[in-house]
Amino acid sequence: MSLKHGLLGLLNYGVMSGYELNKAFNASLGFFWQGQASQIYRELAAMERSGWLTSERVVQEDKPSKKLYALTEAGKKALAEWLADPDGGVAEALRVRSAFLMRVFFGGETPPVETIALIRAFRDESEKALRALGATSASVAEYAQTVPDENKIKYWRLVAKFGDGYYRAAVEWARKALAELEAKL
Amino acid sequence: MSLKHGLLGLLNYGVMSGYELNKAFNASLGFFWQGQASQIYRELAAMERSGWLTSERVVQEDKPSKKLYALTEAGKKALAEWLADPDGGVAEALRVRSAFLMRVFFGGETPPVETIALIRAFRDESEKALRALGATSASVAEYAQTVPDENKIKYWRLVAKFGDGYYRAAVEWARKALAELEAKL
DNA sequence: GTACTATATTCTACTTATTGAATATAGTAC
DNA sequence: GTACTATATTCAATAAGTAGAATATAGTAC
Repeated sequence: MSLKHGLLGLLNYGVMSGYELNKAFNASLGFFWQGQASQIYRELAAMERSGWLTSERVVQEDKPSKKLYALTEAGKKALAEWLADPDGGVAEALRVRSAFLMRVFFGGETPPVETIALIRAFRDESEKALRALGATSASVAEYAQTVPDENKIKYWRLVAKFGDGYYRAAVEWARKALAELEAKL
Repeated sequence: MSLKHGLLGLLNYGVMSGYELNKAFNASLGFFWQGQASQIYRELAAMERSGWLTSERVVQEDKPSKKLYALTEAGKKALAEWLADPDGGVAEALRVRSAFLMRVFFGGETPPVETIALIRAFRDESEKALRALGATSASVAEYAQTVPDENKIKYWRLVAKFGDGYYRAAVEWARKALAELEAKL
């Protein structure tokens, strides 16, 4: 489970509330890990019980009170151990889990137009995702100019490039698949 | 949840036991959906309770008895509805969930050699997956010659091509990432 | 004053997935 | 006869994720 480690990694940059963590998570790690806000709060509570975090209630004047979480030594150790794991979820990273591909697999059981419509929707979504990622990369590049911590940003860019390659492969696949299926209509 | 629909789709080709379904599932749908044998048995029991399947105990002479599952009318209807769903998990299909990418994201927190080792392992796994998929495609091509149900096989090939594109993108990304990181050592 | 948005957190119910052990029969290899 | 593999199914414990409601404060728009 990596939601906890993502949260540890973000808290390593500084103290944050659950609400802030949720936003930071979606903005940075959201491309390759998604979590409901409720799950993030739940994990934070569990990690505090495990002694990885401490929390401090902060009363605000113009907004509701918030709970700031901070890493403990045990939390830093847990993060360091996860970072040092030589396996690092490599095998799992190649696994695809896609109801969409399962649907395409059974395409022979439906009229071709239905599968074509589905792949068109997939192509459109892939193109949208590619454009959205371009916007994210642009904001990273902008951020890189103001806070030139090249050591961190280098890896952020690598992850964004993975997304770029993945979405491009998806778009290309969908276009070829459609060309093939539409030709036989 | 698509484990059930994958099982429905396979049972639509003919009656099978949980054991046979498990093997058939891994051999065909295994690329884009993975399930433990125990979960497959559990789903089958749940689907029988839902009235989608019936089961019949078959005593075998040289092997333990098995339970053959068959689609009911309600099961066929459930499969047809899933196949006809115009959404078909398209948005979900673009979602990436990867602890590996999260680890790369935080690469700046560790010595570069560790992240390099991790990406090398990823590259090796991706190349292995690409070769394994080539073997699968070859067996599909072979199968296509003996049972030329071109209508079904067309879609199987499409799914395999998606895997091919995905793994190629992964290998290419890893190679470029390594070239970049290794140059700065 | 009504609706809406943003901030901030908690909780419940449910579903889905992982892990591994337990149980049982029969054939093959050494 | 011992170990191993293949066939075949079941169960229990746990972990993780989904979905959405509930609660509360404060600012903005109309």
